[in-house]
Amino acid sequence: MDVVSPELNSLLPDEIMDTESIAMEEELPAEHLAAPPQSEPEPLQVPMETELPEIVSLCPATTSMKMTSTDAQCSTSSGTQLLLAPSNLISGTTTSAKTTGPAVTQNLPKIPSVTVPANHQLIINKLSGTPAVVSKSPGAAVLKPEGQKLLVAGLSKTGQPIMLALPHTWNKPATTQGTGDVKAQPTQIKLMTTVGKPVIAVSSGSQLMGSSTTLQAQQLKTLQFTKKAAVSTAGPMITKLIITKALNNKGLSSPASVAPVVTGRVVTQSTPVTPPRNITFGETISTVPQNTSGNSKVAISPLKSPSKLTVVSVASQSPNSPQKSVTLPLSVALGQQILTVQQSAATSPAKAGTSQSTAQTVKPVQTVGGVGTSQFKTIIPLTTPPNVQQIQVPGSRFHYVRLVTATTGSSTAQSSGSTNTNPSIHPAKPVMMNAAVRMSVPIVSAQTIKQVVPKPLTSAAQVVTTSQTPQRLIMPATHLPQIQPNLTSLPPGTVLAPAHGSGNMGYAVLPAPYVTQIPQPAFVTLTSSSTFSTATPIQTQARLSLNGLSTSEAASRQRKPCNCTRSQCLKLYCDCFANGEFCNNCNCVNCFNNLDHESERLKAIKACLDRNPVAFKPKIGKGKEGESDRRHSKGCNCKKSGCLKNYCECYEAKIMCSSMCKCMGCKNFEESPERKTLMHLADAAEVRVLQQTAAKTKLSSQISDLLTRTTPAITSGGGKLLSPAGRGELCSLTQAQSVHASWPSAIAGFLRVLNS
DNA sequence: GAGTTTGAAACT
DNA sequence: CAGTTTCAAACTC
Repeated sequence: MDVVSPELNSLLPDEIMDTESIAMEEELPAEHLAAPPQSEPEPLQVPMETELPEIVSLCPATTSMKMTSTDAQCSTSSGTQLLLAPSNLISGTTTSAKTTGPAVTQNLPKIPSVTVPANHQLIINKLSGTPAVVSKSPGAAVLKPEGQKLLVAGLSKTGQPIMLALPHTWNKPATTQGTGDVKAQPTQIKLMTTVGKPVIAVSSGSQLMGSSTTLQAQQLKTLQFTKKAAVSTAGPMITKLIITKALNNKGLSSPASVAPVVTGRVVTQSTPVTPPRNITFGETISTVPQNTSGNSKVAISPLKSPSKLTVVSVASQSPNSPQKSVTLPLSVALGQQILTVQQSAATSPAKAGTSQSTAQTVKPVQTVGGVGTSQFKTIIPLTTPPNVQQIQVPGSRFHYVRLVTATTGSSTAQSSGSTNTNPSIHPAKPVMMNAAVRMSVPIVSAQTIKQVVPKPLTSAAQVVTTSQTPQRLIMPATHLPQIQPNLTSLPPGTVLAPAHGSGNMGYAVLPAPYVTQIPQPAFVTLTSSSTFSTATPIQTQARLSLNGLSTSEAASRQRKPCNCTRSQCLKLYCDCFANGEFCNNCNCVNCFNNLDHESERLKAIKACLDRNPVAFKPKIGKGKEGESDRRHSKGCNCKKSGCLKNYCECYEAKIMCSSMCKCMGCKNFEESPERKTLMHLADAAEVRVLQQTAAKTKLSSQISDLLTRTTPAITSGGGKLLSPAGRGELCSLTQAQSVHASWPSAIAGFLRVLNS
């Protein structure tokens, strides 16, 4: 199954401008860039408050890029394409590009108007360590409205096109092309170079302000160059490109992190030779490393946008073949669906340094916010291993990884030899990439990918091997046919690996843990290569924690260890197994739920599926309109607990029992006084916990501060120099913790009273 | 921490 | 499908 249907692919522009030229511009002195190459009136920087939609074309007018007159997009040889469909909700986008005039480049003659609100700024950040977002080689970033979408296409040296698609709701200003107004509307694009990676940040509104502030604080260099491009149908367009270079990389992780959730899917594919790219759309900052030669397209649909998801096929294409993007209906309640498909060559070095910005190192997480809305399989790129894709299966909260064999189409992007000191952007060469993505299926939910400490793989089938960190899929491809038919029922994290020599046809089913067990470097690459900060604070926090901790640690902390003794952790009794995860840091005995017992595990999975085809599907389905509609798929069968204890799966899931349940003496219904009381107690306990946590944090900081100030004394005094106040807080904390610990028993006592 | 209770999963 | 057994988590002491 293809991620993007041919029809959808046809929608994508055939050509994408190469952004390398932009990169060159970055390095140029700011004043250098500031001067518009041409005598045309210098475009004004678009005020943030302006709502004029603008089309930004980074494609140099002089470039020889092939461009179809009808196709607004510029294609690059092997670029990454980023499609962004910003919504008003994307506060994080600071797209500054604004065109006050008919800002359509030659390449975008038919672009009617750009609906990008003036207050949105597109920020492209480049980390110094990594290839510039805009490479020196001729390249171009193009913001163009496609239909009602604004597409920003950029190519790095490696030829990764970047496209941004704006939501239909963004109406281009009347002043845009077609009007032929003498006054051209300048479009501004901020390219920020940070120490780490190239980043494209799209934020909107106030967040833009915040990001700007951050940048200023960081002593960003701002390079502005105005490019004048003749619009076939409209008057001259002036595009103003601002490239800012941050002296430090803090900007990336800066406050911008407040950015709103970006909904969309990201499909990235890197060519074998190209280094993994990092794409992050975060609430605060989105980064898209464009240096990678592979093609990557990212589609982000704004929350407020008409629930549309833009899916871009990564498939390589013949030079003339147009790249295609499709906008699909997407429910984005919470927002964010990210479809990421990345294919990187084994030789492509995983890029470290992703940790520079925590936001960027977020593990690729796919969250299908929508409840009951159409959902799609999420494909998460495995950075290092070529042809490895993680797939979110519909109805399954598990992650699947599929290895895809990329077609042999030449994808190497070539940087044009032309050197540009001129702000003008050079056209990128046509990209030839073969699409490796085949699956686009609605999914119920997505889960974050956990990384587990890799275990040595002994299986004969080694699917993926990367130069830096070999990744191996353990399952024999031959086992796949048995399970694959029921893909949706596969256990979480099942990995689909192509059989040797079978190209894309073979699949191996592996548990999610296999994915997570990919060596750390690979994980880093993965996260860095394509990360979207899906905007929810929780997710952001999760990412941060991941950054702070080893992935294995983070994963292990997310789940309670099992204590299985007799099931070998190969039955659904085991929560780890039931969740499609490998046991990690568990207390189980004789555990077979690991890579050392692949065959047994597979058999067990198959047996479970034989008994229950949906055994690995989440029991708690998502309701139509939020949690209130969540219900247990099977219902509980409680008899003695009154469905008010965690024995009850409904209660445990914090949902009410439904008609599906066959419970006796159920008290877990809306009007149940017992339930209400219990909920109140639980809420109170939760609040208490939060307060205590906050207090603990505060105390810790105080202690730390105190230690810092009293280091000498502490060294000699054995750390007993806490001030009375400090000791008092510690005492209070201890007491609070004690109280907290007593809550469960208190609630239990209350329940006993109720029951009596 | 040991023992009990509970209900889902597995089995017949 | 119903009844029974197994199992591990939840719970109690």
